[in-house]
Amino acid sequence: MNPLLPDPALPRDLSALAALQRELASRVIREDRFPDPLRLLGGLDCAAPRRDGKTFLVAAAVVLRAEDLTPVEQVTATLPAPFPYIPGFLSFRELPALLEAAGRLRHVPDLWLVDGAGIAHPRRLGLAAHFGAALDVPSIGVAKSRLMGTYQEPGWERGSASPLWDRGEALGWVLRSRRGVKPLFVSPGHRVSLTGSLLWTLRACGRCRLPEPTRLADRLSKTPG
DNA sequence: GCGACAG
DNA sequence: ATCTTGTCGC
Repeated sequence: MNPLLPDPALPRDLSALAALQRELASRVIREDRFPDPLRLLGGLDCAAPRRDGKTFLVAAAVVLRAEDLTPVEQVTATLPAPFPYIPGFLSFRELPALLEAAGRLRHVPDLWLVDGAGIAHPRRLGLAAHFGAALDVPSIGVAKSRLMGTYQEPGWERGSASPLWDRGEALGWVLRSRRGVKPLFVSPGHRVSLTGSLLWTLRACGRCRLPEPTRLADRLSKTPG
């Protein structure tokens, strides 16, 4: 492709999408509003394999028993990637595939853990928050790296966490899910509080760095069939 | 203008 | 995210 010309596959107007993000973000509920006790946990993630020079998005949705983190169901959905990754606009690229996968599940999770940011986003609407707001379901964003925000390095022990700040607002946590590993960037999505996002993410962590819902979805997205 | 930047 | 060999640790 001619590098001097704009990519026709790119969104027409990013400022319009940004405005939509602000609008949806204003509807995001930052309080715990989900069943207690929690029965089922959902996990979502996407892989982006290239076939014949074209990029596809393989979304994976999994369901686990909250009680013991036992796998209950898992499905996938593959769609053509609409446009390249653009920092701050990831949800417009991956949400369609994630919604398709989530819709194929027979079980309905009480709380979703999504690989990506929650409200710890420039316009407070990361992938997890967008997903939750779109379906009005409880969600938490569990990212493997930082999108934005400042923080102090958390302690070395499992469970050690530091607030993630932006413009004088605590939007999430930098969590050491396992002793000595690279920390996770956790933030509330929809219908989950700041403390709730931290507690439930840590509770969903088994023996690995990533919480089980996200870890299983990640593995499935990279190994469909 | 320059650097940063989920997946 | 993907590309990609060997390598360190439980």
